[in-house]
Order: sequence, then C-alpha cells, then structure tokens
Amino acid sequence: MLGAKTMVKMIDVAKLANVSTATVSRVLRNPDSVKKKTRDKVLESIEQLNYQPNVLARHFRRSKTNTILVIVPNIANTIFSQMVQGIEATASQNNYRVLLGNSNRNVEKEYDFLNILRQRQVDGMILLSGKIDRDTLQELLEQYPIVLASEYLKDVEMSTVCINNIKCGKEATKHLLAQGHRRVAHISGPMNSMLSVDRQGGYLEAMNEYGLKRDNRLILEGDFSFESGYERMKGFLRLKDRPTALFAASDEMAMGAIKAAKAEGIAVPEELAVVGFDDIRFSSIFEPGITTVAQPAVEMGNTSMELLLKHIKDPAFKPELIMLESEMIIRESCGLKVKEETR
Amino acid sequence: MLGAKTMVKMIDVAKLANVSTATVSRVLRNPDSVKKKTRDKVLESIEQLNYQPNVLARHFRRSKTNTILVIVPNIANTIFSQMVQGIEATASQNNYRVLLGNSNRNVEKEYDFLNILRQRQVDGMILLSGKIDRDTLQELLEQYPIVLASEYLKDVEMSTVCINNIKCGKEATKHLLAQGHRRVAHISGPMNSMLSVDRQGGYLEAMNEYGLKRDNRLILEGDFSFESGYERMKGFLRLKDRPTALFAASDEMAMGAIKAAKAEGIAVPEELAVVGFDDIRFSSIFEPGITTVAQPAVEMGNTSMELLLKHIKDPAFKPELIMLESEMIIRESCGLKVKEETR
DNA sequence: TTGTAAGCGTTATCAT
DNA sequence: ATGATAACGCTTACAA
Repeated sequence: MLGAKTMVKMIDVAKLANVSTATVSRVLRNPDSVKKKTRDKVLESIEQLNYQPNVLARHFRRSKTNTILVIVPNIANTIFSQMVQGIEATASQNNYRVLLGNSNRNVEKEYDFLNILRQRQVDGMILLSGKIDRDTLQELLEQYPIVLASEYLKDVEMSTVCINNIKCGKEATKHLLAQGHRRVAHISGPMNSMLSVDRQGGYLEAMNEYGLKRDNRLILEGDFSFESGYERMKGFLRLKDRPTALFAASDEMAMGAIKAAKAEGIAVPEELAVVGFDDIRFSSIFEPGITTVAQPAVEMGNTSMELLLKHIKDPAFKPELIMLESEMIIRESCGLKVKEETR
Repeated sequence: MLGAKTMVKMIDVAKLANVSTATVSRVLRNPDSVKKKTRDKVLESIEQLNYQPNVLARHFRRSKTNTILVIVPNIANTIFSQMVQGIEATASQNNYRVLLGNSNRNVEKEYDFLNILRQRQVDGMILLSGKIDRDTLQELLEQYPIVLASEYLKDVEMSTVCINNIKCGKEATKHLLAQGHRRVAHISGPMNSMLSVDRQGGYLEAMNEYGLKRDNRLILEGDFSFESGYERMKGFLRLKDRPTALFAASDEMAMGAIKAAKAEGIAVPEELAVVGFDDIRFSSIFEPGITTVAQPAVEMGNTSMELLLKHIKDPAFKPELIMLESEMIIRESCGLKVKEETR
C-alpha cells in the first residue's frame, strides 16, 4: 500500500461543474430536486474526478450511519450464521450494513457491544441472544431501535421475531407419543433461556395430554451441543427402565444422543426413537436422518431486519411480536418411515 | 422507543470541570498528558453527566473508524464462519469492529462492497474470496490496507494468509496411495480458484510420484458442496473400472461421495477409501468419520486480522505471505484404522 | 431551481 | 499543562 491519494471533495466537483456544493449534495441525495441539465453536468464532473463522497462526514452531519449491529452468541453455529445471512441480505437490499458482534456466549462481551449502540455508531440493533438484563434493555429500548430474534423475554415490551416453541415442543413430543412411546425423555437447552423453557413446556403439555405426569428422571438439561447430547443420553441409558424415545431441543444434541445410544449397541430408531430441533444442514446427512422441527433461520433474519427498519424509520413504531411458522420434517430417526415401510 | 435524549457533549463536560474541550479530549485520548488533579475532575464530570463521546464526529475528524470489512463468500458455511469468528475475536481485542460483507458467491455483490472501502467507511479489508479481478485489486492495494485469507492469487503482490494446498493435496493423496490404492479419483473445487488448482496439483504430484499418469476420467470438478460430491461420485461409479479411493477437496463433497457410494451398496472404507479437506465440525460426527486435512480456520482469521492491523498501523508495511500449518486427521473413511485393527 | 453559509462535535495546532 | 480556535466535508435552512 502506498500513501493514500488526496481525496477529491464535493467542492472540487462543484467548481468543475460551476455550481455550489449544495447542488452537488442535492444531486447525490435528491436528484429530482435539480434541473436535468444541471444534474447531468454535476454527474459528469463526479465521473470525471472519480469523486467518492466522504461517508464519515455524511454520517456525522446526519447522525445516521446506515449500519446496524447484530449481537450473536456464536457465529460459527449454523443456526446463527443462517440468521445473520438473512439479516445481511435484507440489510444490503435496503442499503444498510451489518456490524457483527460475536459474543461467544460471553455476557460481558455482549454488554461491551451495547456501547456501540450508545455511541450511535449504528442506527439500531438485532439481538440474537436473551442474556442482557431487563433494566439495561428497558433503558436502551427507550432510546434506540432494537429487535430481539429467535430468543424472547417475558416482561419486556420489545419487537420480537420468533417461532412458537411451546407448540413446536408439543408437536415434536406428540409425534413420538402417537407412535406408542410412553417413556419419552427430553434433553432441554439451557434453562436460563425462555426458548428452552418453552420447548420443555411443550414437551410437558404433550406428556400431560397422554396422561403422563412429569418424571424428572426423564428430563435433563443440555447446552445445545453435540457433546451435551451425548453425555445426557448416557445418563438416560443408565436408568433401569430406560426411555424408548427422546425429544432433544437441538439437532446437535439429538445427534449426540444417537451416537451415545449406538455406542451402547442400541439401535435408532428401532430401540430409541429421536426427534430433534432446528433442521441444521447436517440433519439430513446424518444417519439416521434426524426428524426435526425446522426453524426458518434465514427468514427469521430477514424478518427481524425488516422489523428493525420500521423502527428506524419511525421512532414511534409500536413493538410487534412476529411468530414465524415452523415445520416438522420427518426423517428416519423417529422410526415412522421404518414402520410405514414394514407395514 | 421514545425520542432520543439530547446528547451531552464535550463542551458540557468541559464547562462542568472548568476546563477546555481540548483538555477533555486529552483525558479521553491521552490521559497521561493531563495533570492527575485535572484528569480526575474531568473524569468525574464525564461520570456525572453520563457523557458518551460522539463516535461519528471522532471518525470524521480523524478519518478513521476502527472498523474493518470482511468479504466472505458464504457466512452460513462453517469454514468461513469460523474464519470470521477468528477475525472478530482478534479485532475485538484490538478495539476494532467487523463489518460483514456476505456475497453469497455473487461477484457483483463483492464489487459493491468494495465501495465501503473506497468511501473510507472502514480502515481496511480482509478478503475471504479470490474473485476480484487483478486490476481492481491492484488499484485498491495502492490505497488501502487489505489482506487476502484462505484464498490467494498469482501475480498480485498482497499480504496473504493461507495453507500450503499443494502440499496438503499431495499428502492426502499419498495417504491413499501408501495403502496400496492405485485408482485414486479426485473431486476438485471450482477450478477458477487457486485453492482448487493447487489441491489438484498436489493430487497430480502424488500420483506422479507413484508413476501414475494423469487420467482425466478420475478427475471431476465440484463446487465444494455435498450435492456436487454426491453427483460426481455417481459419475465415477459408472466407470467400468471404478476407483478404489477418492480425494475430495472438501469434507462436504467427501460426505456426498460417501453417501453416493453407500446408495449403490459400496462399502466405505472397505470398497472405497475417502479423504476429505477442511475438518469441519461435522466430519467427526459423520459415519464413517472423515479422514481429512484440517484447516486452522479460526487461527487463519486471527492471523489475517493481526496482519491487517500491521498494514493499518504502518502504511509502508511490506506485504507478507503467511503459510499456516495444517494437519491430517486420520479417522475411519480412509480405511487405515480398519486395517490396523484387523492386522 | 440554485446559492449562501451556518453548523454538526471532535481533534490538533499553536500559543500561552 | 492547558486554552483558544481552526479545521474536517457534508447537509440543510434560508435567501435569492
């Protein structure tokens, strides 16, 4: 890299085109307010000088950056990177940029990122994590456009994009119950997240509908990871009356559980039927294919960005809760296809 | 969101502390240049007024944003999101932010993102894609700090962080040859990328060392995806003298190929030994576990950010090529472990 | 429709 | 060690 060329500025364009900087600015921001002839002259000068507007001056002057912040627990996790992909796509379409705040599930880091918002380096924020405390969030919501996605919170009135995790958890569990399973185990996500509470809530509701009381030996808490699925399943397998089916709150945990079962010589789905959650890319590649609740991750990203734009454009915009549809995808791990085939 | 509070500015802090804005600015940017007593008085006023510096004014005044741009072909792809994770981590540590440019492998979009750099909205750029043409790149390199990572280019002198793909491709292939395989097939990545050319080059070198001439029936081009691996393998399986081993230029393609083989009743690794590339998270979970060349993706991200910082701090910094070490990971798909066990 | 000119809030130079 | 003040380059009343 050599030294930077001295920048051509608006005044240079103005001089070449024999107009004022105001007119150049108008051509750039509101072309219709300038007579065609003048406009063409200005555009030609811009071209000729290869003028690039100083975006920093513009941001400063307008106190607006056309940039938003995304706080994400773990960008290397497929489900989150898909959401970010959706956010970025919609942002780009609307001439917005995305600043990435990857917290690696470190709450301190998430709090640090909030200062980017406070210092107005961005016009708004999408939170893909539910770890910020109520009071901080409340304070921020009064001042900045914010959307929560995937996660959601009780007692905080804010725009949220999510799926109905209770319904999904219930559906997943009933799918197993309907096939005759009664000892259905559940590996939940971290219970400090509403998401996990609700998926478990759905599980409990489904069990209840089939007259099955909560049995704590059949419920263990994981952290969404493959490893935690593996370990928790090992736990279930030590029970003298081991479960014949499992609802795992993530596909990664479902895969971990299946591996653990296989390691003990237990066949899936024949001896253990499994339903997961998320429908990550590998769920269809894994063997057996994971029956799962598909989260519309990219769409969730799109939608949350659209919602954020509404807040940015209209500070009086009232918080909205958007619940996206999710879909159960039947593959092999739940045993349904096997049964159908041998019928 | 209610209306934004009117901002406290530096002059307010200055008045409360009975100093000039210059002193407040010094306390913020270079505390040691201010007498302790004055400094404390200023800090107290900042605290008291809950002053947040206007970052946009600062960026404008200093023509520096402490933000860098990352152009990535596909953020939803594990290998790239891991690199981005590494970039973000090192950036954060150095008080830098990351602006995400996800191109979805669309070259037009990549060219669009370059304007962010030209308009100095960022202090530098990390390219995770090798699609920008030589001339454009040359023009940009003269003006801005840029690092290319993972990919690399011939005939362009720029800082690059990568692995030795020739060596890796050779090692992977020799691993198969050493086990006695002679009909070793190769599914390459897109050949418009140096990465793919080199991995294939390594394959050819290895074959050559074993006295095996290039056989175009054993070489097919994929696009790194599972689907392309599946399709290309189907092609190989139609040969009357089908290959007994495969080197795939990505783990996803390796998995696709294995699925295709299984679908035809061909056992892996017994009847087809496979080596992949990347070591994505899922490669150890897949069955059989994928023998692969592990790319140090997170480290690659860290290193490229470190290198970019050097360019940012010193515009005269000479371009460097950093080649990271990669490692072969032996799992089941290559058949080595099976053989060892039955020995 | 176009021009004039006053900021935006910080930093950095030059005095003191 | 601190203060006064002129930029930085753009946008936007307001005037013409």
